[in-house]
Amino acid sequence: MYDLNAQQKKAVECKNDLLIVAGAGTGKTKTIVSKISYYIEQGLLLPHQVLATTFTNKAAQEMKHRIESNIGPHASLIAIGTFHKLCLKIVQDNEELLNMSKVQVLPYEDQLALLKSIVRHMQYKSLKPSHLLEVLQRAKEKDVFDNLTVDELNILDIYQNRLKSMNALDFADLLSKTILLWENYPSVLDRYREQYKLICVDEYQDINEAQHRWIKLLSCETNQLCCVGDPDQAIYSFRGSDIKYILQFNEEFVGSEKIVLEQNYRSTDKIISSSNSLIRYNRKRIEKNLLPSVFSDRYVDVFVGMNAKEEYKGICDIIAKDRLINPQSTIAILFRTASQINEIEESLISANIKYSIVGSIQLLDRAEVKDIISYVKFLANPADIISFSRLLQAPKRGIGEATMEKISLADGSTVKEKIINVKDKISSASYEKLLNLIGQLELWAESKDAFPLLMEKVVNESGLFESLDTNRKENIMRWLDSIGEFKDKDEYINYLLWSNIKSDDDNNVQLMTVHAAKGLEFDIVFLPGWEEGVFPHILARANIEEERRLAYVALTRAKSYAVVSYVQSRMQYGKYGSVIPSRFIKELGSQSVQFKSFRSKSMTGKKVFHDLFGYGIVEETGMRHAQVLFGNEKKIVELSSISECK
DNA sequence: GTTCATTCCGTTTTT
DNA sequence: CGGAATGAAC
Repeated sequence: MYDLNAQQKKAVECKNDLLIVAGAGTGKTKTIVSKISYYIEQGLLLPHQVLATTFTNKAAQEMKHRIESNIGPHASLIAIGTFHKLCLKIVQDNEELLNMSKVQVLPYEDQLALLKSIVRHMQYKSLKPSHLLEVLQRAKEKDVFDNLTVDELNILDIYQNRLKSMNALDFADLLSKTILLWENYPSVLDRYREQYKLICVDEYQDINEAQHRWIKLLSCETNQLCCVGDPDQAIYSFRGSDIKYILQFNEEFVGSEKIVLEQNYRSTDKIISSSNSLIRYNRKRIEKNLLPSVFSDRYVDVFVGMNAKEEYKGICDIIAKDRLINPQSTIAILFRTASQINEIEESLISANIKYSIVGSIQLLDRAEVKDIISYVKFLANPADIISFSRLLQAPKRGIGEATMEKISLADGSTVKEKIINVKDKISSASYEKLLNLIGQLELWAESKDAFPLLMEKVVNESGLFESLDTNRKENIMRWLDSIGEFKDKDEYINYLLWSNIKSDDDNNVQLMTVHAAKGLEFDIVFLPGWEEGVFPHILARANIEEERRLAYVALTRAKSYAVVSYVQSRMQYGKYGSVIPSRFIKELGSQSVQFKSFRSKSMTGKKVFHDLFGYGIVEETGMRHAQVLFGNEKKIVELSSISECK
């Protein structure tokens, strides 16, 4: 039966509500996939009676593929997706009841742009939009507005109204609208309850209040719930996720069972042993131990470098060496923060190592690409004033913020209507320019050209291309190349919304944040920047246990080799500052870890400093330790405990 | 109203 | 250091 171990098999066959506590690499996805496939193959359920939520769209895709390879093409009838995507479908199917039409989702950048324009106009200048957005989103997710200030409530009100006039929902609305629908229309809820006989929830440790309510509403006597998660991998509390839901599962769902998967099939014993050692430092946790199935002589390496340049070069050297021996191995470099990712690019380029950046960064985040995308969005939706205000500035047309603000405050649903209604309040020259532009946009919107060809025209005829420098022109060309496969603008917009950028080549070194690496695995994983303040991050002081879980997630991504590194001096804000190694390094234990230095030269004869013993001269250097003469006293100390002096 | 130069200021994670 | 806000000059 799908080649499962005893515990996994028990989970697959279980007919009650079930919580699977699945440690990293214990075959969590395999178990869900097997369970769904088993129910369908046994004729116990039809594909459309199964609903499965995943954490990312990528995970949904993967799950779909794997079920398909078990049961064949009718797997496509299973409802698999993120909460947000499933909710969007439900909202769209019930638009009349919710008093909406042609609903669209407002992506993050547009939410921010909208807030910015509200804040500026309302003279709440002291409030920072990005911070404000976070506060509002969190309040909406938790459905608790008590601790918002009067100003914030005021802004939220305007924000919601503006969303409504655009027929748009933000991410939090998707869930709350669905909950609203189910709570107000029990007959609708009953329909969903009857349809979905098996409900699977992946990454249950990272659900929030709204998602919890959603699950509670949908689950009932006549259907079966199967939740999978690992409390040690909860890393999204900043988004309102709460570990308490997984901890209380069995009390909450009466008659439910629990199965714990501890047998790890992913990583070597050395990686498992240091991961176990690390996570044991958390106090709030269910005792659980990963058991290795792969044994190896290769230790987890902890490297120290003098500075970031040496660290990144050291990483590149190791990669280059490995590429000669194992050209097929998958390699990732995982960072605590997204901004660290760009720092290593230079080293990778000069070492001639191909890489891909995974996440929302890259081409789509470049300003000029966002500009051209705002044209696409506006062509698809003439009421999209946010896209309009962006494309109005690309290229510059001599119409600025003041005019734009008047337009956005005017009556009318489409931008054209607004412009016509604001005619008297703006200069006649601006008015004429605006109408011309709208006219041109309408022509493009009605054009019968294929989408890529149309966009090429837009790029040229709008004057956008001409206004850019060479570098930016290249990015636009790359973007045009990338849209070749799309039939029309709607298909492309849909793609933008739901697909994480596919890494173009699995053989490239993958660069991403630890958060983005959740659920993935690689043969070799590099973890740079393990320093106090960076990882654990200085702003996460109050939540060290979550940072430690994050470190645990990072380490357990590695199959055969993990390299942790830190530096003695790191540049921040244009200045070098000295650095303390991350507490997580010593928490890896010493049993499965080797301490090394990126410095190729031996330290013999060098003057060094030790925290306890002070200054000394190195007499001999080993792999992990050095013999140092402190005054008259010879001591053996760990390489990581000494630093070289100039 | 727009553009360019100068000053200021902050450290995170994302469907 | 680098992005965002501010202010001065067309």
